[in-house]
This record gives sequence, structure tokens and C-alpha cells, in this order.
Amino acid sequence: MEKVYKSEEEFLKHYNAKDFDQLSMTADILLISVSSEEVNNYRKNSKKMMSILLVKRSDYPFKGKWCLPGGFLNPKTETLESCAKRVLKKETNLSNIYLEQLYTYDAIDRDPRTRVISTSYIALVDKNRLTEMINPNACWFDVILIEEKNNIVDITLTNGDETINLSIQKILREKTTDRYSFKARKNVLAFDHDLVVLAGIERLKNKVNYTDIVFNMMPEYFTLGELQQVYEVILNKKLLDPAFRRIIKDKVVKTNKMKTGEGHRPSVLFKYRNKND
Amino acid sequence: MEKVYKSEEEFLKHYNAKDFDQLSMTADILLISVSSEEVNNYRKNSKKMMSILLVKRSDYPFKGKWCLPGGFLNPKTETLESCAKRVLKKETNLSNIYLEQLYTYDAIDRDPRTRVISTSYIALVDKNRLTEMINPNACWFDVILIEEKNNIVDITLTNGDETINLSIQKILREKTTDRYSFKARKNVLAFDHDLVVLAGIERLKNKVNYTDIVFNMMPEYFTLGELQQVYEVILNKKLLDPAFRRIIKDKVVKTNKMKTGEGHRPSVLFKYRNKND
DNA sequence: CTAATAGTGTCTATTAGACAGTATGTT
DNA sequence: AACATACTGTCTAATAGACACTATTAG
Repeated sequence: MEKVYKSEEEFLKHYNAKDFDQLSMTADILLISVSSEEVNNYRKNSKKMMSILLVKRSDYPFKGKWCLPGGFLNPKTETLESCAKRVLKKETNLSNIYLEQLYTYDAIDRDPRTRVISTSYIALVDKNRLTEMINPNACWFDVILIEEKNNIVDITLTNGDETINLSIQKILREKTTDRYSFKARKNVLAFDHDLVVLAGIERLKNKVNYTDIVFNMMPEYFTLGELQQVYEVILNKKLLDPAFRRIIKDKVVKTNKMKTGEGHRPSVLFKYRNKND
Repeated sequence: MEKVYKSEEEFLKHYNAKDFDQLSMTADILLISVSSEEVNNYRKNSKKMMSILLVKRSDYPFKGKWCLPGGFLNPKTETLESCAKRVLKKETNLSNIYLEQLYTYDAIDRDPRTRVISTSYIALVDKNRLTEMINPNACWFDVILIEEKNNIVDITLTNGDETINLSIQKILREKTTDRYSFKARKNVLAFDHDLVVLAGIERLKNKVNYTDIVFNMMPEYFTLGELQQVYEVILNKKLLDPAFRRIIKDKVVKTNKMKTGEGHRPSVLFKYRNKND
């Protein structure tokens, strides 16, 4: 027998959320950056690599496994994005990081404790901004290889000591072209974070072509060569200089600063051109 | 004082989800279709329009307001997608509909009852498949106008009797180009569904160019003219015939069937070319 | 001078846009 | 015959890809 309420106020007064099935949510963050690997030859530019932040779990479940930084949402006070920001601040001491919602993961058994649904976020940062890592269990992993064949993507992550091999199958959904369901062939990271890593890298790869998202990973001043390297790392392919400069020229502003002392011709430093200016 | 567990099994045995703050989730569905509006001239082709399904709320909160079909997730048994499927089946009696996760909406006050986070889905359907509408409160609304100026998007929805005017402000996020936050200038639909409608239409508009998603809205056999009309409705602009046919030719297969009796030259019927065949 | 990257000019290939024309049903 | 859409040929404009060349520094 349903009760009839006279107004929304009256209805809300009698509403008790605990009468209904509830669940927990987390926000997980894929923090992506591009790091420079020094080269022994004084003439050569440093080689760039994509890197992501992983945390070693110190508690059950998945104790000892690597996972993305994340934390439970406080439903009374937080949005998922503010929860993600809180977690990032805790792990890296950084605020003002670019954040973008990626996907909501909700497989019933993704967390062995109870039903936990996780909304994942991509975070991008210029690695030079990172001064201190608060959490001693957090560590950058270079993404040294992404190869794809037979719809299987293999990603190798390494932090120097440890190497993690992710292997994810892409399942083509009908009538979508480029829309895939992902399925980890084995879950190497905790929870379903293998999938989040791939989805995030793919999202970044995609958006780099039609947004200015990449400048969130750049310092204030950069050379076009450095910028091109970041594009190349994300797109995982070599770009031709003239074509790259044609495409990028409206997005940047030339400054009168130069980068010198590199053992070869100095390069002009550019800044991001903010369209709102 | 934290307890130390010897194994994941032991940890899980002592884990009680109710010790933690929980919340409710819903899945909301933006069901999009393209409908044909008959034209009085026997020679002319019918005009096509994008339409979406709305439901009039019969209960508090937002009683009497239109909203997207949606329902609470059963955390014990359902994924968000299966929840969305259940709701769609209930409202339209359709299964096997294309579903794609859109975005997770989590503003703290988006539901006046309690903290409810909603993951929205886009569903696409060929309107000819819709035979019966189970829910008498559900109704198709034509999307008759999307205009944009000064970063304000106006969408007019109409079902013949009622007209709903949505007005949403796009807030450009720095360094993203084409990435916007949306903010409804007034909430005309229940909850934050104004935003979902716009985000869904934008997503469709976007994906139409680089996926085969549009074929989920087409019947098995269609003419290239009809297909072009659907593209035009989604992209909200006229396309040139030769260019359209160039682009589409690899995605379709010519059949030996014809569409005749239209008061003008008959048209060849095509089918979708499934890449997996 | 040399090694290495910085930066540019220009040709070519590919793709998108535009327009005009022909084709073929129904009434 | 007339109308409306179906369908195609071809020119032009814009963009992407490729390559070769010049420029400039530290050592």
C-alpha cells in the first residue's frame, strides 16, 4: 500500500534512504605524464616516455598488488571529482591538475569486499611540477611499449625494478568502428585497473588530435621539438616536422626566449596560446 | 587500532559494508531515434527529425516534470548496463538496443531525496522497431531545434501538445578545445536531465563521423537518401550528395531490392556492411 | 670542422567541397 | 510532360605526407 503525499516537501520528510539498497563508490585516477630519459650523448636530446603513477596496495584486498591511486567517495560531502582531487593531493601533494572523467566501472565482482562501483578519471600533469611524492608506496611506471595485433593490446610498465605486463583483448562491438569493449586476459593490476590504464591511454591518444589537452602536460615554456616529442609519445609514432608545425602553429605563441646549451642549434621557446585571451 | 589480517579470505570474512557510507545509483537512458514526418506533397520524401523518449514523472520528487527513463540500480544483481536494459524493456518492450555509457552525473544535490549518483546511457533505435509503448507516461519528443550562439545551446523538444525549451550554457575548459562543462540555465527537465540530453546529442553528433553508430538507428534495408537524411538530422546540416556517397560507400552493400512508389525515381536499397563478415 | 637538432620551402598525393548534369520513376 | 528525387562526372580547394634543403649551436 503506497502512501500518497501532498507535496514534495512532505514526501521528502518521510523519505529514508536506508530503506533502499545502497552501495559504495570510489574514484580512481590514472595520472599520466611524460618523463625525460637522459641520454649519454651530450649532443642528443633526451628521450621522452609516457609514464603513469601506480600505488602498491598495503592492505587487503589485493594486498601487494599495484593499482591506480583511488579512494572511497564520501557521499555526504564529495563529488567524484573532488574525491579524485583529494586522493591526488594526498598522493602527490599536487592540486590544480587537469582532471577528466573517463568511465564508470561496475562489474559486480570487481571488488571482493562488497559492491563497489568506480568512476575513473584521467589526470594529466607536467612532471616537472612534481616535487615530492607523499606516499612511499606510490611510484611512476614508464609505459614502454604498446603493441597491438589480433586485437590484443600489450602494455609493458616498468619502474626500473619491476616490470608489469598487461594484456588486454579488444572486442569490437558491432556497428561502432573504433568502439571496443576491453577484457583483460589476466588481471595484473588490482581490481579492473588493467582496463582503466588502456582506456585512459586510448582516450588521451584520441583527444590529442582534436583538443589542446596535451598542454596540460607541458611546462609554461617549451620548444616545438619537445612538444612534438610529447605528441609522438602519446600517438606512438614519428611525426614529420613540417606537418607538425603547420598543425600546431595556431595553438602556440613564439616568445623571445631560447633554449640553449644543448650541444646543437638552440631552439625558440613557445607558450600555449589561450583562446580566451 | 587497526586489526591485522593474515589473508585476503580472513579479511573479507570480517568486512562489513554497512560500516561505511553508502549511496544509491541510478541508470538513466537517453533513447534517441529518427522519426519521419509525413509531407502533404505525394512527390516529396518525408522529412526526418531526431526524437528522444521522455517520461512524465508520476511521483515525487519532480512530480509532473518530464525526465529521461531511468531506475535505481539493484546493487546485488545488476550492472548499470543491465539496469538500463531492464528500464528500457519496461518502458518500450524492446531488447537488443544499442547502449553506450555516456557520463556519470554526481552533483551532491542533484536528487532531493538523498545522495544519488546517476550513470547515463545513450540508446539508439530504429523507430520502426517500436511497436508498443508500455508506459502510458512515456512519450517521444521531436528535437526540433538546436542553435548555438555565445556558448548557449537552445534545444526545443515537442510532442505535439507540449513544448519544452532547454537552455544550456557551455563553459569552455582551458586547454581542451571542444571540451566543455555544461550548465543548465534553468532546469526544465527533472534532476539534471537537461544536461544529459545535450551531452548525449553532442556525443552522437561527434561519433557519427568516425564510427558506424548510425546504423543502429536504421532498418535492415534503407536507401542512401534515407541514410543521408539521418546523418543530416544528427549533424544538423545539409550534406552534398556526391561527398556523402563517397564517404559511405564502404560501409554499405547494395542489394537488388528497390524502393518504389514514391512519386519519383525509385532508389536502390542498401544494407549495412558488417566488417566482421 | 662535426654532430646533432632547428627550422623552412615546395612538390605531390589525398580528400573534401561544389556544381552541373543525366536518369527514372509516379501522376 | 512535369516534378521530385536518384545518381554520377568532374573540376577546384584544402589539407596531409614526403623530402630536401638551409641554419645554428657546443665542443
